[in-house]
Amino acid sequence: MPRKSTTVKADLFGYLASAARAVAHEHRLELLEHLAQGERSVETLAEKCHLTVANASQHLQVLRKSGFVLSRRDGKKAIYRVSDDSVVHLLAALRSVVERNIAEAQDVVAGYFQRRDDMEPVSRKELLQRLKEKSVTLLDVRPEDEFAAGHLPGAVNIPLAQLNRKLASLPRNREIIAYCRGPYCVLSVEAVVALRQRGYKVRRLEDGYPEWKAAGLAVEAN
Amino acid sequence: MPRKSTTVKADLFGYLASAARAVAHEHRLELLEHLAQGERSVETLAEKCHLTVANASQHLQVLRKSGFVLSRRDGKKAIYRVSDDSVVHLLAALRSVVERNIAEAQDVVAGYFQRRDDMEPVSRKELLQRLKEKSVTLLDVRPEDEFAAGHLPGAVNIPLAQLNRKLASLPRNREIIAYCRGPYCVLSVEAVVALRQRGYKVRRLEDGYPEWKAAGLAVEAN
DNA sequence: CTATCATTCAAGTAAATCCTTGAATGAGTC
DNA sequence: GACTCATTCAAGGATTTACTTGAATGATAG
Repeated sequence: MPRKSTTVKADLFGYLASAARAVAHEHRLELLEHLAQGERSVETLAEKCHLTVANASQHLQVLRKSGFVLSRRDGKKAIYRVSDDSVVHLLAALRSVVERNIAEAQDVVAGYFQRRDDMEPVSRKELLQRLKEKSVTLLDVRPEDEFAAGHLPGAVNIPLAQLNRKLASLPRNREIIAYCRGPYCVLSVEAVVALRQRGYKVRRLEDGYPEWKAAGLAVEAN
Repeated sequence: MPRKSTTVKADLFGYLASAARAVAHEHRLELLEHLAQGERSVETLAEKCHLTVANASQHLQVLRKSGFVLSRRDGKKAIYRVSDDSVVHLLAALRSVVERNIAEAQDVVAGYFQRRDDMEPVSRKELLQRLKEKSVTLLDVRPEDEFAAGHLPGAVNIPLAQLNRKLASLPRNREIIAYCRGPYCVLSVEAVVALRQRGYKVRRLEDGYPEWKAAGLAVEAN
């Protein structure tokens, strides 16, 4: 939190800088990615991000003070959630700056996402169209709890870890579109690679559940 | 710049965090606001932001390493510019998070921009419409050098400091729409207040030149 | 009301960031 | 080549940030 200055502009820039500082840390970005899937307790987040509970709690408080997340109490648990879709949009804008202007990051993206998963990723728009004509099977490869908290309409959930065991429910002839937590999440990439080796026709959604939801598109939960 | 880690995701989050760190400082935000008006030398930027030249140079290098700005050499001057429209979009996304989720910032915005300038700000869309029907005079109150580097089509330039002296060129009966560097720039607010006191009919564009340009709308330079 | 569990707080150390100062570099000019 | 100007670099001290540890708080269950 910036201290108040004498001019409006300096004050507002202070808030902007403070907000930027909040996302200027790997762990907090990862916390936000997980929170963007749905609300979570401190302990769960700490586990998913491989942090100590105290450390996660402190990072979450930084995010809260800067307006990125809100918390409520549920029994003895503190449940955090992202405040707003504007948070997801900010992260997208940040990715855009990085992908357009940092050569090394372009190399990483090209080297991993494009090489491992060598194909045109599916845009939200294209997916919407394909869903409308019911010409694809939509596959959510995130863990069950994240799927339960919200997913794309009509998606089948097979967490990546269970993919080999649950192939039966996937069609051989129809195109499959896999998605996960977001553009930098590797779950769907791994799923595409694994399924292609077995002869399935699969592509990957270019971003994930949070971006779909933040774009105002319909979601389901159960 | 983050060091390379073992996983793709950690690498990419490292770049994102690094980019966020770059905008996580008041001075760098102010430098970017000025650069968004057009390219500038280090010395000019240092002056406009009230920084020492060495300090400005260091901040500019942080911005460059993170992909926000590019520089070229012109004689003995180093000229910096923003890399990309994605930079302007990121700043807009940051404002959106702050304005939606930080109560104190809302108070500052409400207390200053809405109270001093008590009216509906004009959106880009509305302005486009009004320009089309030629029903408004468009007033750019930024300094001359910024106007020269680029401005909205058909705008008249009267820098705020010269407003009292150059009233002659402004119409009494027609609505005037004033704009400046961006949504947090106070020049156009001051202009609106001053002109209204003299009986002019004035409103303010809700954002500024950089946002107009980044939205892909036509601009002029001279 | 005591025990337990989840979270937060507080203190301390290690590391990163910021600004200043003065010197070094690079590109023109005389 | 010597001189000037604009920018960058390098070193130092002050401040801020991050993570760990262990203790404190709040809420529930017995």
